Amino acid sequence: MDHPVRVRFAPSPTGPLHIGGVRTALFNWLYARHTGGKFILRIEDTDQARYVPGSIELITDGLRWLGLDWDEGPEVGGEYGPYIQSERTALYRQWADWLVDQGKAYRCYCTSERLDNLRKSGVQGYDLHCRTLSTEDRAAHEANGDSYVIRFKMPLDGQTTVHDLIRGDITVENSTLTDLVLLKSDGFPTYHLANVVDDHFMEISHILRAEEWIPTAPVHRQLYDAFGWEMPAIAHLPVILNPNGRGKLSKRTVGFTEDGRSVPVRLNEFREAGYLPEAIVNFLTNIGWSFGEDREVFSVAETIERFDLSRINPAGGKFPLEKLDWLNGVYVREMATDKLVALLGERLAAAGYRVDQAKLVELLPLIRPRVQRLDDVIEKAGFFFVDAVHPTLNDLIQKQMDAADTQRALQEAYDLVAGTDDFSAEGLEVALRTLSDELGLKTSQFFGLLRVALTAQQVAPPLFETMVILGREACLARIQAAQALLVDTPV
RNA sequence: GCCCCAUUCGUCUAGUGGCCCAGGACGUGGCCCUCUCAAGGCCAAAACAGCGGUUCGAGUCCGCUAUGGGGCACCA
Repeated sequence: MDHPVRVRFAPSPTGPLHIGGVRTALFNWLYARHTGGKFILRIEDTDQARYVPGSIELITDGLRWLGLDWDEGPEVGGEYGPYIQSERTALYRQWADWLVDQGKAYRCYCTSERLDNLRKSGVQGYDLHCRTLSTEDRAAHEANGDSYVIRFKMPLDGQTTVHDLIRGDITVENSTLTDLVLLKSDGFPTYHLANVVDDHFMEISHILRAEEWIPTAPVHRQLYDAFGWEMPAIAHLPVILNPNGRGKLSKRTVGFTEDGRSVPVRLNEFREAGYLPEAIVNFLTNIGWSFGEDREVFSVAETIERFDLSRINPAGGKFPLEKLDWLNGVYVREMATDKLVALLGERLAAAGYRVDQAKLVELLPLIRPRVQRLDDVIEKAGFFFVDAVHPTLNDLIQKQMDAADTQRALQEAYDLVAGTDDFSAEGLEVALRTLSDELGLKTSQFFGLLRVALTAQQVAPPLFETMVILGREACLARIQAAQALLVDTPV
């Protein structure tokens, strides 16, 4: 039992990685890195019907983006390859045939129509029809060239127990197990066969997979026993549930929170929404596992040092999206300036803004605590990178003010901004506060109308710093534009 | 329907029989700061699903019930 640790993540190439799969990959990776073992990526593409071209690239790109590197697998190779199941079909066939030769499996000639009818009549599993075929009937089918599948002979009585590293023993009555298909009529293996054969020949030491696989664990135990192979240690990770409490998130295309907000499910959706890989990793680590010491925020290095199976919580949980938002904000606040500038610059550029890098560096302190997801930069700083803004009259005119008051205040502000010698945040603040008093306005009114004039937003970063970064000319132009708006619009 | 897994604040979790009239975090509410919004600081409300056992003692062990989830394919 003291094999070197070799764990694997074995997704099917049916599209982009979903967040549940990412969490499974992450835990496997953490376990490998913690133990100094190997993390293997294996592609389980045995269902030709569900194969989506390009999926493998999507999966590898996603893992790399998160920083989950694999020691063996597609693109990196390894001694146990190939790591794509469709390239290993001869192996599966060989071992399926071996089981038939040993009398532990059999050819089943049942048509899909017969199987459908069986299911419709309420039969669970397979009715063992071909298990008990006479030698003559079998020969007849062969002579006829009938297509067949290979089914496993499940024990009819007794019990099967599998030890789960985080749940303890799981025991089922063998009578509830069925003669599952190992090799399909198209010559491809089913998940069960391919998985067991590969885990054995790739010398996988620990299987860490999602909870939804628990029912197949006893089935796989039987398969290992039939082959006479040692079964890897196994642990089933809790599933991540949809926040609205209906079903697991992993399988859904869209999840929803209680207030109806849609929850991203695929990894690329998180990426597009402006979540950082570091935040996603930290976040996912906190679902079903906890760092301890009452800590919620920790680095990957710290996690690797501490990660172990004994701290895994067996209960499934809902996806706490709000916590991800918060955590992403934490990482945004801690990120190195040049890196953050690059990321935010990309977002702005993608949204069509002409980004001035130097200006972005300058204004970063203003928006950093206000950005949670990278996309927020557009709302917080977009107005810095346009030639003109377009406030509405309604936003411009503050509470308890009319157009004439507003016009006068703007004119005074214009004169001040145009004439002041001290165009610094401190200087502007002192001068504008004084002016606000002289005009008999509350600062919330005066600063509010200036904010709208300069940014076309009611909510924006601090006013005076904003003015400095905007520059005197831009400020004057925008104040003038606001004045023009007041004149041009009939009251 | 059958089988399996789980069950601590709204949510993610700590808790491995006495340190728990249950700790942290997100979220929520209040206060402070304040030119708006954040960030930050302080404070507050908020949970051991229920019932039986075992034990001197149970959130922690056992059973039943309830609830949630998963699985019952020539899909993984």
